[in-house]
Amino acid sequence: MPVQLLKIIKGKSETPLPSYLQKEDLKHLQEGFDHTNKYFQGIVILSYPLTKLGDGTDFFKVVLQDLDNSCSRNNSINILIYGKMAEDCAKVIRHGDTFVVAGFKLAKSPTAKEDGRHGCHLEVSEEAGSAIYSVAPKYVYTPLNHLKDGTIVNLYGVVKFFKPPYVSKGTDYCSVVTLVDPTNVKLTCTLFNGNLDSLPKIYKIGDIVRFHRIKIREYNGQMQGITSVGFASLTFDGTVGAPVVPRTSSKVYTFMDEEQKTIEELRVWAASNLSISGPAAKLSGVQPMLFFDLTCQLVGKAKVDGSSFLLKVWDGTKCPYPTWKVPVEAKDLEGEKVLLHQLRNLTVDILVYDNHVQLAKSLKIGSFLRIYSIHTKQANADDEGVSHIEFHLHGGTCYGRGIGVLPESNPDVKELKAFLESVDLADCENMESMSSVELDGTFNNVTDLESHLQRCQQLSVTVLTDHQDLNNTELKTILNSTAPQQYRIRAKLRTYKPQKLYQSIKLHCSKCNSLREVPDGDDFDFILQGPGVTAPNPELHNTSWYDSVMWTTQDQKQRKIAIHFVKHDEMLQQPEDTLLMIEGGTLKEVWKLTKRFKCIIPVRSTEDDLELLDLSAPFLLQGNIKYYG
DNA sequence: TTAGGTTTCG
Repeated sequence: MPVQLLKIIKGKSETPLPSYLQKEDLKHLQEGFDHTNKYFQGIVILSYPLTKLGDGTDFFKVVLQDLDNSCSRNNSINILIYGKMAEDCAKVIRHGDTFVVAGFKLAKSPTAKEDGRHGCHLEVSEEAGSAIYSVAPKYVYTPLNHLKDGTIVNLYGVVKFFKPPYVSKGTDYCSVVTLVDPTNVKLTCTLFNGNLDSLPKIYKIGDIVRFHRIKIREYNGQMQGITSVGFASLTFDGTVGAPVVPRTSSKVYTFMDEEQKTIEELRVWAASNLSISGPAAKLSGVQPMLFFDLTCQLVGKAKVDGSSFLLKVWDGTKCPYPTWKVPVEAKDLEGEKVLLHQLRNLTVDILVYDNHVQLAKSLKIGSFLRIYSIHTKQANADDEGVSHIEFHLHGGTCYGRGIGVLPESNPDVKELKAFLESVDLADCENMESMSSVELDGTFNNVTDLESHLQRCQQLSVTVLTDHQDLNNTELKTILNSTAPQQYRIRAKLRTYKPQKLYQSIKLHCSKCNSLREVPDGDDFDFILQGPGVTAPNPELHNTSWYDSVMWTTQDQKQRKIAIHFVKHDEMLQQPEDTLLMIEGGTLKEVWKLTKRFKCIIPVRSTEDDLELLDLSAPFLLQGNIKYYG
C-alpha cells in the first residue's frame, strides 16, 4: 500500500509505524546525514495539481510544514511525488491533513531561493520503496442533540428514513437521510453530489452512517444537515452481529477499534429503540392497494412513453394474483429473449414514472435492485373479464420512493441470488400463466378478487408504513400506563367514530363555545317540519321586498306551504337568480327547490315577523352548499 | 443550484 493510514493520538501512533522508523527533525534533513529508516511528519499547507512529466510519469508536489518548528523560518519543505504514488496521493491529500513520509531521497531544492522553503526537498516513489502515511486526525463526533447552526461537524446516526439517490432538478444527485441517535434527536440531512458513488450507500432503514464534515443549518426551526466541502460518509449494516464493514467511496478513511465499538453500540441501541420493519415483501406476499419495497433482479426493460418506463423484474416467487402486462413493442424490450420467455410467469411489470425514468433507463439487465415504495393497484376486469393488479412506481420521491441498485456483496442480494438459482426454470415455464388464485377457483372478475381480498384481510394485513421506529404495544399495557406517551398498536377494529364523514365536522358557536353535530337529513327534516314550526302567517305575506304564494297539500296532513320570492330593485328575477324563503316545506321539497332557484332560506312565521329556524339547520342553501349559523 | 421526508391519481 503506497498510501497507508495511521492514527496518531497525543503524538503517539495508535497503530505504530514500523518500529525501525524514527522521526527526523526538519533541521536534520540535510545532505550528508543518513536518512535510512527515518521519517518526516508534517501538515499539508499547499498542494499543486497532479501533472505528467515529459516522459509520462505522474508528478505531484505538496508542501509540508513541520509543526514542531512552527516558530522558525524555513519550516516548510517541498515533497516531490512520482509515478503511481503521485496519483494515489493526489486523490487523498487535503489541505490541513498530516502526512508521514518515509523512504525518501533528499536532494537540493532548486527553488529554495524563490519559495523560501527548506534548502532540500524530498523525493518519493513506489519504485524507491518510499511510503506515505496519512495521519488520521482525531475526529470528534457531535451527538444529535448538540448540533448548532452554522457549524461543520462529524456525526454518527441510525437511518430512520432515507430517499435513495435521485436526479435532482439541479446538476447533482440528491439523497435525503433522516438520522436518529441515542439522544433521540432526529436530523434530516439533504445530501448532494454530482457523483452517485459519493452519496451514502444506504439500503435500508436501520443502516448506520458516519458523516464527516457535514454542515449544520437551521431550517424551519429545526437543525438540518447539508453536504459541505469534503463531506464523506461510511455506511454500515445495522444488524447486530453482522460484520462491521463500511460501505464508502472514499479511497482512504479512518476506521479503528473505537469506531467499530461505536457502530456495535448503535446497533444494539437501534435494535431496542427503532423498529426495523420485518422481512421484506416478496412478490408471493403482495396485496393490492399497498406500498412496499421489493428486492429483485432486473430481467427486462422497455421505453413506454415520455413519462413512463417499464421494468420487468422477478424475485423467484409467484404473485398470487394475475398481474398486468404492459404492452410494449417487441423491438423496445431490452433483455435476454430466452430468459424473458422462460420467466414470463414469474416476472412482474413495474411501470415507473417521471423522475424515475432517467435512472430506470440506466439500469443494467441482470442487476439487483431494491425498488422503494412500489404501489400495487387493483385494476378492474379487462376485455377478457380478468381483473389484475398493477405495479406502479409513481413520480416524486415521497416516502423514499425510488430505485436503488444493490451490489452483489449485499447480504440480501446473496440470499436472493441463491434463491433464484434454486428456481427450476423448466418448472416455471410449465406453470400455468394463470395465477394460483385463478386455479383454485373461478377468479374471473372484480367480485371474485374482492371476496378473495376480504378473506385475506381477515388476517391483519393493513400495513402502516409510518412510525416504524415504535414497537407494537399491547392495549392492556397502554391502559395500565400513564399519559402522555407514544405507542404503536396492532389491533382489530371493533367500531369507529365518526360513522359518517360529515360527523367529523362540528358546528361551533363562537359566543358560548359549544359544539354541535351537523344535523343529518332526518334531523334537518325534523327542524323543517317539527313542532317548533307554526303555520305561515298570511299577515306577513306580500311585502315591498318579496311576493308570496301559499297553498295547502292535498294529502291527509293538509300541510300549508308558503314561498316568498325576494325581489331585487322591486323586480322579480329569473328563477336561477332568485332568492326565496320557504315555510312548511319538507326536506325533499327544499332539495328540489335548490335545483331550480339560486338560494333558499327556510323560515317560520312569528306573530309579526319571519325568522330563521333553529340555527343548527342550514340558514341558506345554495345548490349543494349549505350555510350554517 | 438542487431539496428541505409524509405516497399517485398514469
